[in-house]
Amino acid sequence: MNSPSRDAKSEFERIIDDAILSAYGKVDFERKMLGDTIKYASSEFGDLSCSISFALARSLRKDPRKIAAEIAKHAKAGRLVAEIGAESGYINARLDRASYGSAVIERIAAMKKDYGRSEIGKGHRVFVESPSVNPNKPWHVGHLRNAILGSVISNLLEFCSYDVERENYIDDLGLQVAESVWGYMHMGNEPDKKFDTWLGEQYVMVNKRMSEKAAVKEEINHLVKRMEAGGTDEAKTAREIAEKCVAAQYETASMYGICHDILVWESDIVSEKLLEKALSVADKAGMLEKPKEGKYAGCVTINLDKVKELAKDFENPLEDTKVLVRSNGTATYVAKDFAFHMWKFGIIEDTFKYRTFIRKQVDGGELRTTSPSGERKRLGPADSVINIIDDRQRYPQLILKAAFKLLGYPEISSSIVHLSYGTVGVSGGSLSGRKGGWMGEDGRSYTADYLLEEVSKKAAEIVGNSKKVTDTSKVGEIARAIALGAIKFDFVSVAPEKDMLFSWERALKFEGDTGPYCIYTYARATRLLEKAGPAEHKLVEKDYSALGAGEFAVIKLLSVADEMVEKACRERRPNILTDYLLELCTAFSKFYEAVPVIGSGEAERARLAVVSSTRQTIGNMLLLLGIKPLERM
RNA sequence: GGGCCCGUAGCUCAGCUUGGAUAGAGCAGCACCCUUCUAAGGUGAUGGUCACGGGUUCAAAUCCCGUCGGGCCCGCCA
Repeated sequence: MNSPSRDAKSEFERIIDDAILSAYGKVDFERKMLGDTIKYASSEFGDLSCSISFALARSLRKDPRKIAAEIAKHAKAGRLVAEIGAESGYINARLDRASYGSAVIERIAAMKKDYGRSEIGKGHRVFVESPSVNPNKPWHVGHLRNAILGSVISNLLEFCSYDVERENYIDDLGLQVAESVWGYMHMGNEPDKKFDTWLGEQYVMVNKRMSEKAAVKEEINHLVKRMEAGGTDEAKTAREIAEKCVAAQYETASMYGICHDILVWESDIVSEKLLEKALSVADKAGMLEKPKEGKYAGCVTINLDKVKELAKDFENPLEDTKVLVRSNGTATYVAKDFAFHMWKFGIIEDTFKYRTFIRKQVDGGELRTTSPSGERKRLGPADSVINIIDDRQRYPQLILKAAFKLLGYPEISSSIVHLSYGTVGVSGGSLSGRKGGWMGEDGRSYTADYLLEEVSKKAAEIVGNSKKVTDTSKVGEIARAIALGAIKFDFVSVAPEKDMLFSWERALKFEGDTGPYCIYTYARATRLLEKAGPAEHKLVEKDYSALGAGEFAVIKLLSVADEMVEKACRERRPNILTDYLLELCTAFSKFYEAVPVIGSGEAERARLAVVSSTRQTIGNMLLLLGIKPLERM
């Protein structure tokens, strides 16, 4: 079934094209341009508007207002597009409410859960990497922004028929983890709280001690080497601790309804010798330099001078040489990431062993992990990857793309997408893991756990007072869902590139442009349909001639759901979805408040169909955002 | 030295990629609307030099150049 919205736009385009022909004969203008000049108009002017007259003004040597009027005069109404007029240079059209309305509602009734879906990603495999938090601390609100973005982007991609692998990279060999492991082995403290939180607090203490005592620093540096060597006791202990920490982090993820498909551990990358394989591939391609003298003597490097055209960042950097392998033989972060991406794109064969990490996540899916022992399986290759990493890593991500260009894979280079997002700050400080900024003060921390706890508490107060929630045993569950809706919606609704300042006032807001408002709208629609009776809203009405302006405003918005989904997916801006959802909810609320539905006589059945379609669409959009629609609140 | 992101109402933010009609929401504040489908809502009024200066265009918040503010990046750290 075709989209009425797209049908209407192309019908309008055809009508205007014909009208131009009959008014002026053959006119020299770009046919493609016509479609671009057609937009949805604010309803005082009509439903659709076209600004082609301005473009034609030059070649026709006429006033655009005159042109618009002449085109409108020659235009013949179609099946969906009726009433064509002209005003101040624009050609405006009204849609035929009955035929457009029935087309939209029938489509939603037929597609149900699939309404809004798109096929643009069919046959395309994409890896989404997120949130890749170090396994030595709990998720804080900054990590949460990443995890939520990753989750919504993945949902969007799936809804657009992409084959999505949700991947979480775990760097268990870094200095950070080593510090935590050192603390675990030497500080003699017993975990007395959730393991990730406890470990994160250890880390802060160890870091302080390390900066005070050189001997500690040395021990930790030694520990890093022992961990990287693999097979050592230290390596085993480190992995055990890190796994325990990741398991704790996934308790958080699970509460937030955030799920992944695969964990990839740095220590497994090392033991599978991905780096050596990658360097050998790179060496064969002739992209590596091995200076014998000078500043980089004994290193393996690449030269960014050759990829200047890739980004302005490379034009005049302080240094155009990038080290992959240090003179002491260890690899840099960029080298590791390069190797990892060769694996993602299948340049290096997948020799990882996999086992189950979590049997069943909240979405029902299994979370697997790379592991020293387990089953072989091929995950790749990816057609493209989306790395959700904050803006500060823009430069290394560019180097990664540059490396593939140098390797001779320009198409891979352009298939690596860095979805860069702004940092989350807290007033008067940063969320530094090292210094413990995430721990907050006065008992209020910035962990994702604490955030959810606090927001749930406030939600529970409100739900507890709700006359609509009569089953008190459900209060906790409903409050939790509302809290999640509030938090997720808030994070997603800010454009990714913007920095955010976390504030409790903002986090605890349930009114206005918020997730709870959207859930509330859904609940209202649900109850209305319940009261109307079980059979009523299942009917698709044949006659929509009774639709008023309020209902039709809703229908117009309903009709563009798939276009909004596609746009949000293509541009990787999930806030397009929250904007759309708010607009839809607002239009519905206005309609809901303005006219009665039940007992409205002639109009009742058509209005119920609008309510039912809206409920379905709001529900679909909420699920895409990872928010649970509630029947009651 | 070079690069990136941000600057829109008192506050928090959409809109900018693809230029179009009087620049949109929410919050705060003001005035209203619950014996009537959930008031977490709706209505009305108020609130803007779209940081600033140029340019392109019939048309600029949107594109280009420059300036000023704020944040970030350019390591044999991770």
